[in-house]
Amino acid sequence: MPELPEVEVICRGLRPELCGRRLARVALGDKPLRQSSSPRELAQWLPGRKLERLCRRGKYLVFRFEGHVTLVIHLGMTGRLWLDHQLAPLPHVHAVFTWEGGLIMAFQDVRRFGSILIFPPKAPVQPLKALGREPFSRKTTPEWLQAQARGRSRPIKNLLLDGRFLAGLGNIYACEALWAAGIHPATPAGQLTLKEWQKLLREIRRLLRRAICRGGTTINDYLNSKGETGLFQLELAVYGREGDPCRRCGESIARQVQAGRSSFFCPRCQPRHPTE
DNA sequence: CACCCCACCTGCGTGC
DNA sequence: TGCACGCAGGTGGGGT
Repeated sequence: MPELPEVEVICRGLRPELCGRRLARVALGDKPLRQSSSPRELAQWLPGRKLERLCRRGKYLVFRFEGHVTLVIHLGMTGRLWLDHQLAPLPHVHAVFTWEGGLIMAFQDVRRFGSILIFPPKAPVQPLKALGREPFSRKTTPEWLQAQARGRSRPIKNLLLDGRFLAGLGNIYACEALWAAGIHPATPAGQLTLKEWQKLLREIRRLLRRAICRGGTTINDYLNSKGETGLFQLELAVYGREGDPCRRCGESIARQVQAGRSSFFCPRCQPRHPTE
């Protein structure tokens, strides 16, 4: 669910409330998350520390505390982070962070695919080390992307979903970006021309910026840190629109499964074997 | 190494 | 109404 824009919106909502504030305590629920530090580790490193910086990396939220302690939270498919001054009796709350002044951050996650990980000073922040480049980084250029894809036979859609290559894109925005760039999702990544990479990177950035402005995409579960939905679902061109008319040419949107995930595309606007 | 599949979970919509 | 099935925004371990 939460891809780069949704995580960015949550990050921007949390930052002004939490930066400079001290964390009082953390409580974990009984049911395990897919990946989580133990209650003991969290209790050892977090209580009493002031949050110095909060940022997003890919789909991860990175909380930097004083003393070089790092808390990493991933929301998986259905994770949410709420801020409130009291703990509402919500189902599926698996962690509660209480900050000084009584501010409460609840981690709610129906499917429990999320993760909460603590990294002591000097410990390598494992999940971030494996991440690829940020779409908005100046180091991410069409030339770099093409060089990374050189010789690769895997479909461009699958490569876009690979966080070790480009961080933050998920199924929705990968489909939308390929539609915007007019590239068939099954095109072997190594076959994209430099022109196509230029177009694709431009569209990825435009799409992500716009989605962030709209507060993200809410299909079923996504809510920001205040409990509000996003609006970008109203502007989706292909995702979830199988059989509906293409917003550009009217052709019926197609769906095809790639690497176990649905790809939505317009067969006319995104022809096979683009140029080449 | 490159790539794919599947498990990890719960809930919801659809069709019988 | 009830049930069985397919599907869902992510990740990473293991197999080919």
